[in-house]
Amino acid sequence: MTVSRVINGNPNVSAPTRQRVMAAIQRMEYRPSRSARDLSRGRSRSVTVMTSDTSLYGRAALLRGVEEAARAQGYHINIGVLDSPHPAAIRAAIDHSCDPSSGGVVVIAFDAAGVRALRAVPPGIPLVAALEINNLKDRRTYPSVALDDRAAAFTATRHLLELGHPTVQHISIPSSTTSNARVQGWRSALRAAGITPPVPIQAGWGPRAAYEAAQRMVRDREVTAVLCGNDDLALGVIHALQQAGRAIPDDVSVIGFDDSPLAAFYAPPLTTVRLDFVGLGHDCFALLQHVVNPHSPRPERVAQAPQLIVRETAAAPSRSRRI
Amino acid sequence: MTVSRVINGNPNVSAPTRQRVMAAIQRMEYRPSRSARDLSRGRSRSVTVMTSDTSLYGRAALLRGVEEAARAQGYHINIGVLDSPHPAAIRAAIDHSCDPSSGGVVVIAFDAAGVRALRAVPPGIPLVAALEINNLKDRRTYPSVALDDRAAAFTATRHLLELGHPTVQHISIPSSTTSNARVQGWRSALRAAGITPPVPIQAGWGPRAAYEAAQRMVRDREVTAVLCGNDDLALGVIHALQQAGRAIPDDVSVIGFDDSPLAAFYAPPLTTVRLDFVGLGHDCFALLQHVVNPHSPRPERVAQAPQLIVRETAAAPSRSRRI
DNA sequence: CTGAAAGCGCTTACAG
DNA sequence: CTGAAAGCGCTTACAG
Repeated sequence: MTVSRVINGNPNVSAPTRQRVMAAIQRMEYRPSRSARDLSRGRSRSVTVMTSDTSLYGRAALLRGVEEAARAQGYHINIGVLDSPHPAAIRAAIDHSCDPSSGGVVVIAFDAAGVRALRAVPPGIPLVAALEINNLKDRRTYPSVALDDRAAAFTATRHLLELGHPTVQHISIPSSTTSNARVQGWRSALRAAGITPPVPIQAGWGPRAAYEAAQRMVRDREVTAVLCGNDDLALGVIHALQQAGRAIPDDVSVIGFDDSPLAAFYAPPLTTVRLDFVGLGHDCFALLQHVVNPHSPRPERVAQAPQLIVRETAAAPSRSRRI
Repeated sequence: MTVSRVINGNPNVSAPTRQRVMAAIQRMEYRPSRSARDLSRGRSRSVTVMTSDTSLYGRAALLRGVEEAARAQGYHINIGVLDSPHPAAIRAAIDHSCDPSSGGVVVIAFDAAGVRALRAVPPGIPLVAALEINNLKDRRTYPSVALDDRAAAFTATRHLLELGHPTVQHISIPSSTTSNARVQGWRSALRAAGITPPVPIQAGWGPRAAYEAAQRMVRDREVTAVLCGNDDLALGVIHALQQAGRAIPDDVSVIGFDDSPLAAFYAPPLTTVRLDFVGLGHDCFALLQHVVNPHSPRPERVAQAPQLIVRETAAAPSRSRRI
């Protein structure tokens, strides 16, 4: 009835009737039913974001970004958690999350589970992906956004090289495809300086994995600089290093990735490269709106470029050590 | 039609027709519409969790717990973010999140915004709250779960006292009501030992707030032990302490709260008290199911009791210092 | 065991 | 500017 019009702000309602309707709504504490509205409109005003482990900083920040942007437009956020990269788990997550009348889905494809889920999303539902920048295949296939991790790693590595380190080791996060963008950037900075890249040490996502992966490297007195795949890994590496009696940054320099909220308070405060995941989340949502309504203007990207944040874990190699 | 029966696993379908239906579903990639199902059932199979800042460890872990439990039962999670404790913002969040046909809402009321939202939830929608244990008022009013923060703080404080510290300072997180449960536990441990509690230092939720709040305390050579409202605060306090030239734990002992994933890798590794937020999340969901269906057996609580995790930031006060 | 009918609470043309 | 009608895609009694 007319109620629908006033709730949806349709101008074709006279002031008096609008008043009466509003009053009635107040009085009976009427709340519209979301499912009924969604059903009749054929498309719901909620978007689901599919992601693995939401406690990792990057995912959490990106999720927050899309939530903020979505809420500003009156949209809701569902979360679809990817527990494992196994096909059965992926299918279950897809079945769970991909409603045909969904307002859209954004999948965070920073890891293997994410890209599998992305590729399993059934056609017909609005989709955007947050990708690793070097995932060319999916960038060609899906509307997507990405942060330039590769450039960021390049910059961080060059910073270490310019400080005078003969080479830089790398402890990496897992890759979403064949090769991690951060690994690529690190490698090319080394090559650009005429240095043969050592083999990167593959870790997981958390400090414990890094701590364990770094055990051997940490005893090698030749290593004076290490780039870590994220700030959590850096914490684990620093711990391993300190436990092995090596001082940061006097004996070895460490650089992280992300600039998580805790990084500035590590001991010593972590030199890292800031990644604007929240901005990227805003971009995800804006792009999703654009795919739903292709007539709308193509949204401007708001995510900031990666930025090296110089704090206290990277310094010139000490002379005494190098003798 | 019969399709509905096979999808919902109704046994009154013959094997052959079931086969045919399944085949058809496969062939046309049929996916049921969630909104239609929700509308006809009158209640949706998704629960929304309302919370402020999801990047804080406790909220994130609790959210993950309810997500896990919900997913196991085929439920979806919506998130309703509380940006500010202002009445207008609360109302907006409620309007946004409280659908009359919602499967229920769990509100994380660990702060003022949370308890306001809790109290603003309209009647008629299944509701459970995660509360501070000393929030008696709301515990009486709403089905709720809580972790025993007070006992945890008591234990941690007594640990410090038993180590030989003459007193313990406290840098606290904000309270959800008038007095924070962790503050209460700390205070009563002090009183039980015949010590007059100093005035606690009120900080925010993050390391920066703690760092700033601790500036004055840090220069006071009388302080030898401090209990922090959470692990992030502990990191900020340790940073302030170290910057002021005080060694941990030689000059001052520090204990945190939560046992976040990074705590074991702080330098030094943080002594803290582990809180089972994930388990609490499971309890939230189970209780919500019980609220929806009061005939179901009252669920057992799975959340573990708080547990002191002794690492390396708490030690006996050094004699030299005390002379 | 299977199908036809009504209804969930909205929205969207369509008449007045 | 306002109301009556049909329909969104399911589920739930109700007949066969």
